[in-house]
Amino acid sequence: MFATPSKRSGKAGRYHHGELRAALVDATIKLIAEHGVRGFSLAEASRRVGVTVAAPYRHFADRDELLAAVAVRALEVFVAMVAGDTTDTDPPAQRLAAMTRAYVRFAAEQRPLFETVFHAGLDKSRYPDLKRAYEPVDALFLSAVNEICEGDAAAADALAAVLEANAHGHAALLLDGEYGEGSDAVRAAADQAARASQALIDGRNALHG
Amino acid sequence: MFATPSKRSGKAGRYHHGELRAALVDATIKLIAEHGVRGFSLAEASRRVGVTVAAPYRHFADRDELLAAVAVRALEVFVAMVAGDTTDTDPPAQRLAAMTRAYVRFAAEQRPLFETVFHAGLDKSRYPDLKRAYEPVDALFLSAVNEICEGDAAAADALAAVLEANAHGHAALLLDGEYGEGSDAVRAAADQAARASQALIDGRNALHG
DNA sequence: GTCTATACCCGGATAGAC
DNA sequence: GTCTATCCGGGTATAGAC
Repeated sequence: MFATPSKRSGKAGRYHHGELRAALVDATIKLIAEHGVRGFSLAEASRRVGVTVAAPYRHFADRDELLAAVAVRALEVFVAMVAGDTTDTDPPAQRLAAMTRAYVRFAAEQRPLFETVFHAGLDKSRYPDLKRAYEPVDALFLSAVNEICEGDAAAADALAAVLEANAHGHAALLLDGEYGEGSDAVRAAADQAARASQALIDGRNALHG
Repeated sequence: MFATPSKRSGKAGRYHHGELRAALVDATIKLIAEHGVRGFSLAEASRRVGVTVAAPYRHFADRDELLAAVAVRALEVFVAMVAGDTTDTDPPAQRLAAMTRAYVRFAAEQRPLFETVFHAGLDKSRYPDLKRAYEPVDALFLSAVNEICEGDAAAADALAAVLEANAHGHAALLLDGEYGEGSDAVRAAADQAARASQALIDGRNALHG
């Protein structure tokens, strides 16, 4: 249509060769940040990177496979954030509160990543990498909880599960706007979630059914 | 294309006149049940009902307005379910456990409705009906919690908020497959959420920040 | 490993007839 | 209040050239 259509046409056409896979993952993250998971399309990601819509199919079987790759990277960031805020010397309850806070903050500060993991509707049985990438989260909670429920593995499992559900619930409702918008809302939700984690620890005797 | 294309062509073409709005809401719910919120389209809903794609625009300004109508109906069912499982004579902690259970069961048994409310990405400022339709949920939790935190309104607000987040977290993780699939998973998630609500009540002293 | 080109299907939305 | 017809845009995916 146009004369000499450069392969670098478009503002973001800085991609050259050899890293298309990674470049697509990056572009997808930005795309989801702007238009949400629903608004993502393989076609637009291709345009952003500066390749044609056919190129991605050398690296991903289909659209969902790219989304799954994004979700795996998202979980790496998630795990780093949940793990990073704590030091092993802190008492376990304090570490769990910090992890809960980090969980909620991740949802707010990395909303596109959070949504890709939890709202993209990816078939987990099709992407076992996804399940594996989530396991460290369980492990982190369990490790701290085990110091509280010494010896009682069943009690530890139960407590860890409700602590994760507590963090997740606060994160989800925060993104849904239940706590308002802005950084005040994030702080409020994170604080409340952290306090709730302490309440769950204190009241953990009620978890035995 | 075909001779005498009846206005009732198609398997589901039982719609006649005068209730297109309601018929579209019904069809949308079924559609979301089959293809998820993401897979919904106004066009297919129209086909199901047996009208052309133009007809809905007499009743809804656009696609999102139909989704919002579905969400409002969903919240009515939600409220009925959360309220319905309790009797006022039960002690408040028991009612809160039942409400929590109902919250989780609603997510599982009415998954399309739950997803429409929480995952459709509707702009709540554009649909004030949505916010209003959710208020009874808060009111139900608060009413039971007030019997526990007699007099202390701030404590009641905090406890109600974490109880709702607890229920929501379990519901969301259940739909995400964290508790497995099937009715066993639903029961497990609901039981765990109910026990966690008791733990939160027992440990509520930690909620004061 | 990427491009060109294309086939194919779908959705949202509107104008104008009835 | 619904239909017919249509415009317009967009996405997925593939074949074949380079």
